Amino acid sequence: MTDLSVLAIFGPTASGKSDVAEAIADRVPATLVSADAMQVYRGLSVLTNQSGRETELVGIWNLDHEASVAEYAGLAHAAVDRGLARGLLPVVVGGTGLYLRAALVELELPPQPAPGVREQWEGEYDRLGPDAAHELLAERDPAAAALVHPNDRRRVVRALELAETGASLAPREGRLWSEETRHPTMIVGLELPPEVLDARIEARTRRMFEDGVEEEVLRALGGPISSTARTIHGLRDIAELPRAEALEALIRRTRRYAAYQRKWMRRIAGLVSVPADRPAGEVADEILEMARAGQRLPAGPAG
RNA sequence: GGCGAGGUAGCUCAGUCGGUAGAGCACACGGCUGAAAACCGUGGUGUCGCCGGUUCGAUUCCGGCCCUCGCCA
Repeated sequence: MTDLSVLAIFGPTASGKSDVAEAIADRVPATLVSADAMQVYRGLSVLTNQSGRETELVGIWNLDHEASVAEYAGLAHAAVDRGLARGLLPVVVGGTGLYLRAALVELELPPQPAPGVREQWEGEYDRLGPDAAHELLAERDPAAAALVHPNDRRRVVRALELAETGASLAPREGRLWSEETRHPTMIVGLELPPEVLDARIEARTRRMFEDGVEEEVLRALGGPISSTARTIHGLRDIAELPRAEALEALIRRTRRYAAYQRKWMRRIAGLVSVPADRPAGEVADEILEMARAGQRLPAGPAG
């Protein structure tokens, strides 16, 4: 037997995470939980690559909903615990590094800003300029100031709004991925040769257009849309560019995103790489074999 | 065939009154604690079309050639 109770599958976009997760669910009693900051939205299933299979935390919010890791984390913890209570293996399938982490550990995020406070500090930042705003932060919260670059408007503003309430952007202890997971967890990273991944991304993006992304995007843009949903790759390209250029732009964006996810793979403590350039069933078998062997790496700090 | 414009980084282009060159995008690497498909930082990757001439020195000036685009035949 093994002490493993949660399985997490990470990897770049188009690496076949969903297929592998579904193959695992075909083999053992499992519940699939998505860790993807964009698949949480309803109404762009083609553009955000939502699979047909029943997966928790996919399509849960309307496009006008402002997303936040903290809200996602609460829902993810509940979904994982619900699965465990029913005797199922929770399989957390992630594309978004921060969301995967949020699903697996306690984040202890500092509080949300009071209404209007963020806008006020954004105004201050713009009025003072990056350097003066950063100096102001250094006076109020030196530890936080040491962590953020003056040009990082988003984080300087966030640190200032927290300092005002007596909280701090600087973590009390530890850094990303250094804390224990909530449950014994095996984290698997799917690995593919770059050329194979590139080819898959291109093929999948072409298929999106055949599957009607353009109509889907126009429909989505017809209604209210939050600032977080607005950043979904391809939304603007498809709305503003001729088809051929939009296709090209979306392929390029998706490749860049895959590189960003590969960065996350390197940084996730205890992640076990598994070659994934083969049928999903084979990958699933290998992962389950590793899980049965109790080959779980500690969830502590990275080696 | 004639006239005109042009050939510089992976792409689009700037520049050097002669001292071997730099922006944006792309790419690579790093950071990230309630926006993460977001945000921020660092890095220039090059037969300056080819051959010759002038010169201490040519990507730059001169001559020839090749190629691309446009207009006219």
